[in-house]
This record gives sequence, C-alpha cells and structure tokens, in this order.
Amino acid sequence: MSKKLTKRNEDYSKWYNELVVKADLAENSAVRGCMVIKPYGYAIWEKMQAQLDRMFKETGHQNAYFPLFVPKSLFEAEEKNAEGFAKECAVVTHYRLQSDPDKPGKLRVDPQARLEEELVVRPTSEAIIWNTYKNWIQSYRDLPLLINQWANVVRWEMRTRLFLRTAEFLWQEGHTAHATKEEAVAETEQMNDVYADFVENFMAIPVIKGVKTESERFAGAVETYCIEALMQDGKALQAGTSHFLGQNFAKAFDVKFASKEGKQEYVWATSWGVSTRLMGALIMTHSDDNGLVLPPNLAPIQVVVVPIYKGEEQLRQISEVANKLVKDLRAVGISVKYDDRDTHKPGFKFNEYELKGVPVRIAIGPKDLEKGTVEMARRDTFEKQFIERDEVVDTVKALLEEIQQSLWQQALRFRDEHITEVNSFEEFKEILEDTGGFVSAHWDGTAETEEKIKELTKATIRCIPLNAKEEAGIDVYSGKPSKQRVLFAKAY
RNA sequence: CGGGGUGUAGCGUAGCCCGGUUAUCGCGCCUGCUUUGGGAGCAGGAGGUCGCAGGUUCGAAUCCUGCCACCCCGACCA
Repeated sequence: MSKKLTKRNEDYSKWYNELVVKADLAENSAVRGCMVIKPYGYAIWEKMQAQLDRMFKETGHQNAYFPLFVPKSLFEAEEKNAEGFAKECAVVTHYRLQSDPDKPGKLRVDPQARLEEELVVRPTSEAIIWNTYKNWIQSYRDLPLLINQWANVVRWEMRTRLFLRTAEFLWQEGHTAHATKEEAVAETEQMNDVYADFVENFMAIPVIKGVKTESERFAGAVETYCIEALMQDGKALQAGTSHFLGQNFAKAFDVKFASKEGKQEYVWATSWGVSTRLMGALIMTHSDDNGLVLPPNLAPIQVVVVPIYKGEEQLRQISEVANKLVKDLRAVGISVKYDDRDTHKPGFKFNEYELKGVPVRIAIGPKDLEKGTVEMARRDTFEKQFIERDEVVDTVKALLEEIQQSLWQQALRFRDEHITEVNSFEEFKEILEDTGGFVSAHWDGTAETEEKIKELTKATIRCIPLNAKEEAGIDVYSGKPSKQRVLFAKAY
C-alpha cells in the first residue's frame, strides 16, 4: 500500500483496517481476536469516557466495580441471558500451572487444580451484579440504585475486527434497580437519550433512536432501546443500547424490597452500555482517504503547531513565538502540541497530523516572523489561511467550533440522503444494493417475515424508530397489513 | 465449524508451477553529508528459524504429509 490510504471504493474493510493501524489507534494483539489500543487511540477513548462519565453523574449515577469472573451457577440463573451468551463465553476451569514432566522448560495445566465450579469470564455483568444487589436492596428506601461500571468484557466471537468486534472490549455498563416499572422504563429511555446526546453532540455522529425487534433484543430484556448510526459505506452500526429488563433479573436473583405498604415486591431493572465500538463509529463516519478526521470535542490534540525553519537560530526565534501561542491557547482550554522535532521535515509532520485527524494545524515560518502572521489549516476541508498573530486564539476557538458543526452537518446530510422509503420488495432490494443505507419499509411485525428478509437480502431490522408515525400500509415482503415503517439495513 | 485464500526482515512483496551459487525489490531502521513553506536526495550499513513439525532428495522457500496462524465468504455477534 502506498503512503496514502487506498480509496475506499471496493474494499471498505481494508481501508478501515489500514486507517486504524496507520493512524496509530490500535493493532491486533498476539491473543486471538483481541486488540492493543495504542496511546493515541486510548487518548480518544479517555476523552469519550470523561464526557460520558460526566453525563452519568449528572443523571444521578455512581461508579462501582464488580468481579471479572462469574461463577457458572450465577451465570445461568437468568435463563434467557445465559442462553444468549452461552456460545461466546471464555471459561476458567483451572487455577494453577506446573512444570510439564514431558517437556522440560514448558508449563502445563495442573490437573489437580481443576476448579470445583467453572468461572465464566463476564460477557456482561448482569449476573454478578444482580447477585450482589440482592444483598444491597431491602427496602424502597434503598431504591433507586443507580450504578455504572467501567470494565472490560469478553465475548468469544467467531470473527473479529479492530474496535467493531474484538474478543475483549472496553465498555461501560449501567445497572439500575427501581421500585416501579414506570421509573425503570423512564431510566431506560433517559439513558438512551444520554447516549444519543453524547454521540451526536460530541462525536458528531447522527443517530436514530428506536427499539429493537424481539429477535434483535438483548437476551433477557423486555425491551431494548438503541441508537443506530450509518457508516460511509452504507452499513448501519449499533452505537449503543439501553435495556428495560422488567423483573426478569430480580426474579432470577430473588431481589425483593419492602414497599411503603409493607409488601415484598420484585424490583424493576435496566442495563445500558456503550463500548470501544464507538471508536469504530467515529473512524467510519468522519475519516477520509487522508486519514482520520476527529471532531474537535474528542480530539486529544486540537491544535498542532509546526515550525518551519533553517538552522538553530531560526528555530529559536520561531519557538519563542510558538511557545507564546501554545500558552495563550492552553489558557483558554485548548489542547495544543508544539512539534519542534528536528528529526522530521514539516511536510512529513503535516501528513502525519492529517493522518491522526488533528483538527487545526498552525505553521510558523520565517515569512510569518516577518509579517507577524501564522498559517492556519483545517483538517476537514484542507483550507488554509493566514492569520494575524494576535488573532490566533479567537480564530482557533471559532474554527474548532465550526469544524465540529461542519462535521456534524456533513454526516447528517449523508445519513439523511441514505434513508429511503420503499413500497415494494423489488425496490427494497434495489435500494439496498445501489444506494445502501437505511431502507424505511412497512413490516407486518412477525419474526418470520423479518427472518425471511434477512435471508434474502442480508438486511436486518435495525430499529423501530421512536419517532415513527402511525401509518397504515402493507408489509413490503409478505403483503400483510402493517401499522408503521421500520428501518432495515445491512449492519456491522 | 463448513467453503476459498495467504503465510518469505518491523511493514508490503518477488521467487514456488518446472528443487541447484550468497533468497528479490520497495518502505521503514542505522551512519554521514546536503536538505527543511506538503511524505527529502545521495552514499554506505544493519536486519531472515522462508509459519511449525516431519518426510522425499546429493541438495527444499520451492515437492509430499500433518499441524498452526491470519484474511475473505457463511453461521454467530455490541
């Protein structure tokens, strides 16, 4: 592959992988299906974490941490949940290694050290958390219990892809308990809204809020709310989910509380999560063939300053100006990097920071010293302009804001142009093939039709949009009556 | 787990069909000089269990057998 990334025409998958690796975000680890998140990639994740965490706290949640291992008996307590995840669990069976008598210098699993009960490495933490909540909840006074956990989980997927589907991934999972159904449903909806707010306003990725059909629902949930995003290749990506769990887990783990009336009642539950998959969404929504494009709100480096100089004396003069600028920008909360490495030429640096998606670049050279200006370039449009030195801070502030808006507008336009209403199955297939994106079509509400359409077109129902209008129609495949349109798409 | 493909230096690769000098080329890396407003040039240099294990042969990156890993397409999935 050349220095530039390949065009993302036929092979979006390769383009994506290449971009992730070249932009220094992550790489495959020695462990099958796992990923190493590199410092630059992790810095982005940290910014996402910080903002989400703030939003969780603002809605009354607290962080806590629960064990990685789930005893099998606890794991299987909620049947549907256990079944749903059974096929992708890593399981710990032993707790010790020993020298292998047959192979000197090698270790083997000590057959004596078999665990009496196997431990499941959490694919999600409902089981272990609800087993704990049982002891925390006695009375209505203990409710609501609003807890979030930042953790890693393991799902032994057959096929993996950096950020989008790795065997181990980082996420947050919120687990709440409520006295009433209404309150739990409200929490579920609230957190789905928080996700939508975050993804749209910080990541500049437009999403559609909706609920999942029964077949796409989280195992053990009564209702799954979700936000669905659209990637540049026309495929949909589930960006976050929020589940109303009813009393399923309360019953499975016997979590009851004494109500005001003195009755023993099961609590109502929710769980909700977003993961490092959001990084994948970020990459696939905004990036171009020159590399990553980061919305300023999430960019670890918002502004990079590159000196252009001949000789040490010139560098010293430029550094004086640059350091002052860095200081001024930092003073207003902008993250700046001054790259005065003398091991790379300016052209190299320009390309490097474009690849990494740094929103704004400032170059200062001898000509600028004379004129009292700097050259300012924006990553999203590649526009360059010369700015008076004392206008830099204001200009950067405005420019960061503008880039954030512009990325959002561009993604929104793309998304909206790729939602197509269809009224026949022919049209359905045609749009899916040619245009891609979401296909808005009538659905008769049956799992059979959903399954059949998936089989024929590979498209699944991404969600039943929350804002869908009631509209009588006929199912695009079966011809049976339908109450409203749902969104189909090929998905990651 | 089924169908297909690929494993050669940090990365990307040629060579394999038809066995035969010291395993090819590019990027990257190191040293020196010249360069520095868009991925520098020249010169020199370092770096290899040819995925692993057997087998055939005077001789294996190349042929045969088994295994492993990765990629793509299914199944599964945030």
